[in-house]
Amino acid sequence: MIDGAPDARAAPTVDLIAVILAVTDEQPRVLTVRVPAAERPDVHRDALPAGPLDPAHDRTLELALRRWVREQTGLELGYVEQLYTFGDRDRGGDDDGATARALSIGYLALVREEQPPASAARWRPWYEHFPWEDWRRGRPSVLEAAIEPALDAWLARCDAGQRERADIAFGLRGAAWDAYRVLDRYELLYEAGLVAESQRDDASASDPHRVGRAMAADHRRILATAIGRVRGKLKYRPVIFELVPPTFTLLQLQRVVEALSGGALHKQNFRRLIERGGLVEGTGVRATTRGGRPPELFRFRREVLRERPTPGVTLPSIRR
Amino acid sequence: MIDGAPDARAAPTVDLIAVILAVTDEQPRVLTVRVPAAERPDVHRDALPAGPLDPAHDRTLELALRRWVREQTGLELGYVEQLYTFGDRDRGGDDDGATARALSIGYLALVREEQPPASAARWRPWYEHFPWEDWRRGRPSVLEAAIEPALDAWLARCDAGQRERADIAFGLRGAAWDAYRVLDRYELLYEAGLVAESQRDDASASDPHRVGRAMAADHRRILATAIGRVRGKLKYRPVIFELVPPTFTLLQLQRVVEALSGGALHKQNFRRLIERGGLVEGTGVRATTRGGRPPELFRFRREVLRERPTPGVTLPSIRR
DNA sequence: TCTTTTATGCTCGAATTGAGCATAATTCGA
DNA sequence: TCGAATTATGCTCAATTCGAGCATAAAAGA
Repeated sequence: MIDGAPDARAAPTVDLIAVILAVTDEQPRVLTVRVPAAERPDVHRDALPAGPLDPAHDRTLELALRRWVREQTGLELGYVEQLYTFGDRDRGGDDDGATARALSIGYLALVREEQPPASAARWRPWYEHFPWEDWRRGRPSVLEAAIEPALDAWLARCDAGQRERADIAFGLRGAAWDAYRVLDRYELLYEAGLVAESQRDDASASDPHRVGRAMAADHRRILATAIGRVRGKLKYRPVIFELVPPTFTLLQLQRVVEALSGGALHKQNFRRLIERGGLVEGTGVRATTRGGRPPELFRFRREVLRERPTPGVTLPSIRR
Repeated sequence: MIDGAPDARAAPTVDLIAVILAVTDEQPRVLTVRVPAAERPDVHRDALPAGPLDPAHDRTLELALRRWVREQTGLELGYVEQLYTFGDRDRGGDDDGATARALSIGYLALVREEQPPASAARWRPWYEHFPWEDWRRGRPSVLEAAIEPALDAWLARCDAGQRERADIAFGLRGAAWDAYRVLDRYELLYEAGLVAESQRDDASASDPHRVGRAMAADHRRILATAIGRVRGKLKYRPVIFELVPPTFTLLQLQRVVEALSGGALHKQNFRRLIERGGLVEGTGVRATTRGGRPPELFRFRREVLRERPTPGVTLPSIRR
C-alpha cells in the first residue's frame, strides 16, 4: 500500500469551506451564515459557508470554491489560498457515525470591502469570536478577567509540559505574546473547557466559563487557523492590498494592518516602512477629509514584487 | 447549499501522501518509492509514498499518516505538518475518468538522520529533481544552459504578464532570486513544457528540453510545495533541530540549513545568529575531529521558545 | 617545527528599527 | 478672523542588527 493507490474503502464526504475576510470600519470581519445545530435543530449557530466539491463542473478545487461562493453569495472572490484540510473524526459536526468521515478543505479568501452579501450570509467582526486576540487598545481584559484564572485552575491538574505550552501560547510568566499563535491559543482553551464548543463535544467537560462567541462544529478552529495564516502572510507577501480600495491613505492602510494583526503600530514608522520599502506610490491626489490636514492617496506599487524578495509589512511590536 | 452539508455526489477517493525529508552528508533527501507508470506499466517512476485514510483505525489524519508510514517503512516520524491538499482533476495520476476525483492530502515530515528504510523505499537527493534550486556552489549551470533559453523562447509567445511572472520566479532581468518560490518556478517550467511531466500530460507539448529528474503523477509538484514550505518555516520556527542529532557542531547545523535553503552562509555570522539568539547551548564536550581544531558540541536550547516569538534562522543572502 | 585546517573571537561600517520631536495643512468653534 | 484642535508628514537620534572580513586558537600532518 505504499504505491500511491488509494484504498477504495476510504471514501469520505468532502466539502469546501470558506473563510472569507474583509476589513470595514477598522473591524476585521468574516462572512458567516446561520445554521441549525446538529444535535438541536431549534438552536442556530454561526457557521462558515461551505459548499460541495462538484467533480463534474470544476477542474480545480479553487475554481469549485469560487463558483459556489459566487452562486450562493454573489461574491466574486479575489485573493484565495488553500488553508488546511480538516478531517479529524470527532469534528463536532453532523458526522453521524464512525464510518462516514467528513473532510473539509478550508480556503482563505480576502475581499476588498464589505460588499453587502446577498443571501443569508452576513459579515461578523471576528474578534467577537476571539476577544483575547485584539490588543489594539491594550491587553484584552478577558485575559485577566476570565482566561488566566480558569487556565490556572486547569493547569493545576496538568503536567509541566502543558504549563509550558500555555505560557508560550498566552505569553504568561515572562514569555512574549506571539500574534501568530491563534490556533495554539484556541486549542488550549478548547482543551481546558473554556469555549462552548468543548462543552458540546464532551458532556463531562468542566464549568461554563465560556469566552468568545461560539460557532458551529469546528468552525471556530478553522477561523483561528485563518487568522493565524493571514497574520503570518502579512509579513512577507503584500496581501494587505487585497483588502483596501485601489487608492487609499497610509492611515487607512495602517488601520487595516492593525485590525488584522491585533496590535497598534507607530504611525511614522509604519509610513517609513511602507514608503521607503517601495510598497506604494503617491497619486498626487488628496483625499477629502473630515478635519485635519488632508492626506495623500496612494496606490500599490506592483513593481515591488520584482525588486524585493519578501515585500510585506512587519508586524507590531505592540506599542506601549 | 451554503449550510455546511456536503453534497453526497462528491465522494472522491482520498489518500495521504508523505514528503519525508532528511539531510545526510550535506544532501537534503526525500523518501521515494518506485511505482509503475499509470499509462505504461513497464516504466517505473519515483513516487512519494502514499497510504490510505482508514476511518476505522485513526482518529485524526495525522495519526493515520504516522501509522501507515510506520507499518510500511518502519520509520517513526517526528515532526509532521500538513502541507496541502491536491485535488485538481488532471493530476496525471491513475485518475481513470472525469467522475472519480483523486484527492491527496500531502504531509511534510522531517526525520532526524538517514535511517536505512525498510521496504523498497529509498532516500533520494531532492536536488536531482530540482537542480536549479541548489545555489550552494553558485548559480546552478542548468539555469543558463537550459532553462533561460527555453524559457525565453516560450515567453516570446506569451503576454507581458507571463514575462513578469517568470522574471520574479527565476530572478531574471534585475529581479531577486527568492528561495521560497520553489512551486512558482516548477509551475512555470511545467507550463513551458520544460519538465517531463508536462509532456506526459499534454501530447501537443513542445520540445523535450527536460530539466531535473521526473517523478510520478504530480509528485514533483508536491515535493516543490514541501521544499518551499520547509524553507519558509526555517525562518521562524526551529524546525532545523528536527533534522540534526541531539548534539551537533555549529558547522553541522550550518550545513543542514544550507542544504535546505540551497544557499551558502557566512560562517561567523551564522554562529553569531545561532548563539546570541539563544537557540543553542554548549555542552562543553568537543567532537572528535578529522583535522583542524575540534569543535564544541551544542544542543538545542528549548527555553528559546518562551523567550522569543519567532526563533528561527534567517536565510542566506547568498554569498558572493 | 612549520604548514594546513577548522573553530572561534572581534571589529567596523551600513542598514534597520523603535521612539519621539517638530512642522505643515487643514477644519471648526468662539 | 483667529486660535485651538486635528491629522499628515518630515526629521533626528540612539540602539540593534546585518554583512563582511581580519585575527587568533587549537588541533593534525608533514
